[in-house]
Amino acid sequence: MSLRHALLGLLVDHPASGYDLLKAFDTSLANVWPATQSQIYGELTKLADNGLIVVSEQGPRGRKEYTLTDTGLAELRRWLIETEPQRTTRSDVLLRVFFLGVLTPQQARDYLDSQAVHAAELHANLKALDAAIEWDDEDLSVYGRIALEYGQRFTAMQQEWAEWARTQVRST
Amino acid sequence: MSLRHALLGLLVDHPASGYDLLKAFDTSLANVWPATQSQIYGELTKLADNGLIVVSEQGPRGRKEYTLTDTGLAELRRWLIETEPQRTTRSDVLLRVFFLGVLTPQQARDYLDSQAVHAAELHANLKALDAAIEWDDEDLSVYGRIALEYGQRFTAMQQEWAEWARTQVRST
DNA sequence: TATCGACATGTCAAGAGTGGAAGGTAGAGT
DNA sequence: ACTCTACCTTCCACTCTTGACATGTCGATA
Repeated sequence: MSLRHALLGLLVDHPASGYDLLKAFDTSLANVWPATQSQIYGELTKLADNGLIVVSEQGPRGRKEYTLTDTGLAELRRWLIETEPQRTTRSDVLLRVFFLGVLTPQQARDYLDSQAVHAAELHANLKALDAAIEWDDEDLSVYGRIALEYGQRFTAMQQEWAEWARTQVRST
Repeated sequence: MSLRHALLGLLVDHPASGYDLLKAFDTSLANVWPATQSQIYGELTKLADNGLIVVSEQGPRGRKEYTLTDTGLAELRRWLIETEPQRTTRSDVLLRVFFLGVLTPQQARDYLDSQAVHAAELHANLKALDAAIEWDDEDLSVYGRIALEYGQRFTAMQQEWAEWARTQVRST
């Protein structure tokens, strides 16, 4: 149900069309809350039906620009303050670790190596992104920065873990 | 679909009923791949239909014990070796960070504090679990240990990050 | 012997997420 | 004038996930 609020959140700063939001998801939110086109358009319609957003402008090519309403902003705040974030995470990467015993030690090590490499790549990407952005004191920057820092710490942790884990697999 | 393979993985060591597997999910796999009862029973039926598992014994109270077939084990191995883990993660906790700008700095700090506390609790739980288990050299132990280590590193990272993040929010 | 808690499975509705097809317009460049 | 690309939305079919309800049995114990 977070998709709903993610859309509201993106509409806080400025009105946007489904297409704009789709791009926003593909770029900034891709690593945190991926969403597909079908999902976004559908959810926007529902949000508009419920009065949390309104069509503020119709553009060329059937473009509909949505603007957040006061109700919508209130709902976003309510969500942030009153509801607990869902902490159920699913990790395919980690699930597989439980079953590495059915493979040979070499195959298990290969798997862990591959995870280490992948984490290293992600980490490098995020680091480059961090360096490329000019951070100022705007709210968006502060919180964007905090989120990016999370990503960097997370990928670093994953890499270190995978490299350590590799050494734990007996070398038979 | 990882649930399918999670079930196959759990059946490697010994036959089990839906009920047994449900408990296994609630305990060991809960943090990695949560699943509900409806999902598990449904999936077991499908797996049996496809010959990846068979009903090896019928017990009291309609209990059906499933055993992994050779086909099932082969499929598990194929999944581990040939398919890439899906890395799309959704984090409600992090999503909210992007939108903390609509709250007051105090509210934002409260949110981050609360995440730090929560991470600390999880970390303490995992540490206690680690201490309570007698680890030996069995495969299951080795990989269980590796997974648990991931959890400990992850929660520690989250706590440190949230505490750091808290200091980044301007104190207006 | 009655009953209660743990054991055990099945089903259903609704929501969330995936992937793709289909349909169409505006504008920029050749 | 033409075509191509980017823009923009809607709809559909499917799978996955959640939560709840329904149904019943075994075994211990009061």
